[in-house]
Amino acid sequence: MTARTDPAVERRTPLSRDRVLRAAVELSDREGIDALSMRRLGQELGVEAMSLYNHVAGKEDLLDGMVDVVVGEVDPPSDAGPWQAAVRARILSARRTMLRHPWASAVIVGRRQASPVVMGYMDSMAGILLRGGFSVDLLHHGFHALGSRVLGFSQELFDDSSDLAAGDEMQAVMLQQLAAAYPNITAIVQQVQHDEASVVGSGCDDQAEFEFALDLQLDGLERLRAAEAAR
Amino acid sequence: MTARTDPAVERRTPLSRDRVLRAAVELSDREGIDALSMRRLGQELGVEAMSLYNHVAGKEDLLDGMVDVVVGEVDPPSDAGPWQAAVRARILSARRTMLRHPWASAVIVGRRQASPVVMGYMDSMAGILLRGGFSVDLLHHGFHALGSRVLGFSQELFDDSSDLAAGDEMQAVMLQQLAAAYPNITAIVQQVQHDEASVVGSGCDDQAEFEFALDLQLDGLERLRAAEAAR
DNA sequence: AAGTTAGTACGTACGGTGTAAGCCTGTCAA
DNA sequence: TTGACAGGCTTACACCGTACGTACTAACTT
Repeated sequence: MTARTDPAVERRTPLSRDRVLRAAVELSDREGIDALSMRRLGQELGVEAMSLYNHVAGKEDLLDGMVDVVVGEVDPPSDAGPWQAAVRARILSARRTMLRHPWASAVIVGRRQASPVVMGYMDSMAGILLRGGFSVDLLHHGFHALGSRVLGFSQELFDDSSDLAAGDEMQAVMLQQLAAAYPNITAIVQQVQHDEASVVGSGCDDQAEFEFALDLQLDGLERLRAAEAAR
Repeated sequence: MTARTDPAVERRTPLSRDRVLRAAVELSDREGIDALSMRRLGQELGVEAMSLYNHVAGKEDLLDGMVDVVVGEVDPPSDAGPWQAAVRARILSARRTMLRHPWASAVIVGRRQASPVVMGYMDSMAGILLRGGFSVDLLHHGFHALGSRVLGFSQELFDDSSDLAAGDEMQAVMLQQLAAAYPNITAIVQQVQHDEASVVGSGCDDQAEFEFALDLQLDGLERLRAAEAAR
């Protein structure tokens, strides 16, 4: 069974926590988080499932480690410039990371406790705000207000990427039915489709929407910070 | 095995989609979403797991139905008053609902597509904004900015409810270690603990934080709306 | 050189999951 | 009375995470 035809040559590169985590991230990127099982991951590494338990404590620990790998990919903060620019740049870097690993946001919100790596990320982000003149109190509020946005994702309630991927006629009929049930939302859909009729790809510009929401928050926080400083 | 000692009397009240969904919600409220399996739910209803499949298409459909039940519990919108008050009241009602069903937010964000009930909820919310003078475009942006907040929950990255539930001495030691690793975040924790030294319960006031973030968003949107109207 | 020990991979097994397929029975219309 | 049928039950399957015991390997000790 084992491939040790020539033990000196066909030596299997040994497992390690790092190799396990990387393989898990790579598998999830490629086939989605649902495809990630201990057996499947072992198979991916040419190893039995139980061997993985020598390097991760269990599936929970595996997921924790994967989150750390992903969060570790986010650019470190830059200390120069006003706080808004630094926060903005870092959050947008985080967003790019999350887009590379679409499963990550769901896994992150599913963790019970933030890992040291995530805590470190948060702390450095907090540092930017404090150096930018935030009171501890406002910093605290600000973190709550930003929510998961600090990690580069916003919570979308519906997946508008593939909302209406039918033919034009079909789409018109469906739209009419939709309009009867949800007149207001249909107005949005029609507007978006009209605006981007020339642009390739249906649906709205997620990147622009993310930045809009982010800037709305940052502006609001800056206003509060300035008011606090004036007092 | 079956309890049909007297078929005319011991008749089991028949299943129905509604009864299945209600039992699922009730079980999840009581023992958490992880306790919800088809077998366990059947057991709860005095029925075999496979019998449930006569009323729900599968577990996914079950979860969809449960979301509908929960969203259906949110108060309908009030048409009176300014848009901000109406939106605020509805979102806070949604939040109360989500607090009653702690599993719901995770399930909602896990759904692939919004169900008709959720769509209806969104649509009525959109209606409030449109009647409040929003352009379709700004409405669209606003929904993205609010994110999951429209459904009454914000995405918390860490669970600060039971963060530090150890003894005082232990806590002091841990805090010191924490301070070395995460100086900025520790500042927040200490401030919160100091502020609420007299108040029962550790951690911050989640309700206040939610409202802070919500109002920050609503104020920002109102500012944009007014600017748009002036143009 | 021989013996010991620690680490790591393997194999098996257990109890859980969702659900496909077929059976059995009570209810009701013709 | 008969037939259809809806809605329950039973069995079975493929998968999951992981506890446990075994066996091989490499390094260190004597």
